[in-house]
Amino acid sequence: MTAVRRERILEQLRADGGRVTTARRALVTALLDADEHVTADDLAATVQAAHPDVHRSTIYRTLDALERLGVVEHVHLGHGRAIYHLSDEAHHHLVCETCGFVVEVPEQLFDDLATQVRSQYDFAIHPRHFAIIGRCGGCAAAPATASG
Amino acid sequence: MTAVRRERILEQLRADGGRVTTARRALVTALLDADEHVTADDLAATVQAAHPDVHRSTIYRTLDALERLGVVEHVHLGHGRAIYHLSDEAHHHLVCETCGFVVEVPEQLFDDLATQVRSQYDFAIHPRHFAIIGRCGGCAAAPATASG
DNA sequence: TTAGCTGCAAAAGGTTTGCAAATTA
DNA sequence: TAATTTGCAAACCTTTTGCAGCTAA
Repeated sequence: MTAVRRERILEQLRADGGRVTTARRALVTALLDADEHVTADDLAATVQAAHPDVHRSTIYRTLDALERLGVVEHVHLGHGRAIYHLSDEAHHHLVCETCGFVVEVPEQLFDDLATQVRSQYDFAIHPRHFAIIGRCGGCAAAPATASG
Repeated sequence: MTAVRRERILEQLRADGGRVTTARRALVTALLDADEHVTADDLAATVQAAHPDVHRSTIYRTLDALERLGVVEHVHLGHGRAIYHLSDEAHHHLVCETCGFVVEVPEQLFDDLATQVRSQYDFAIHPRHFAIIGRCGGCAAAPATASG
């Protein structure tokens, strides 16, 4: 079934006038196989395990192409680092500022907030693009250190 | 009145065992005079207008010291860029992904969300540290471009 | 006097870009 | 064939760091 999704994505690239190359095939495969929260670096490592010549810049350019097609999204978790995932796995990220643990929460949790913001501020939030920082239960007693 | 606030902040530095220097005085003044949403670069420019020798690294180190004292906070707006503001002006930031316009909203808007997240996920959100991305009313019709 | 700051230069970390060669459709 | 991608190297941007000299308390 992953194979079908993979072909569908590659076909989207072609339909957009793009080419399907070894590097792109490998990246799409890596995205489909990935756990959540993969960085560009993680993806590069996965791709390079099978295709050592694929350069990081190709990873970034392909991710950019896929993002323009709406296939993937990236989210900033802290500092400069971003994570990438398929758009259909959309959710929000809560990141513990102490231990870095990432909690995924459903989008609907933001529905009320989104409604209020839309009516009061004429602003349509799309809050997936940044993580929400806070403290997980386990760290609630410990002092904060890393945040970004 | 700004002068009083300035002295109070400088005194906090002293109380912490720190020194009050020309660079630090100038930076605190710049923070107090600043509009919202100043970057480290903006602050450096303001400080350097009066004190050309003050180096960017000093700006960062002083901002860091002030942040450890709880006097300022920084928020990530996109890409690597962060903005700084005084802690007592705490609020959330909605950033339009199309035009970059920043809307400030009160913290209380997040109260319900925070309550839900705490009870359902045992996670205490502190959502000021990242901006919320979306689309402002004016750009609602236009296609998205810049996001970060 | 001495702990704490400073400017400088250099590096780090993640991402982007110019280019000529290679490849896809 | 013509347009698109690629690898490489170098650049970019913001932030951090090591260090020796300077300075506030």
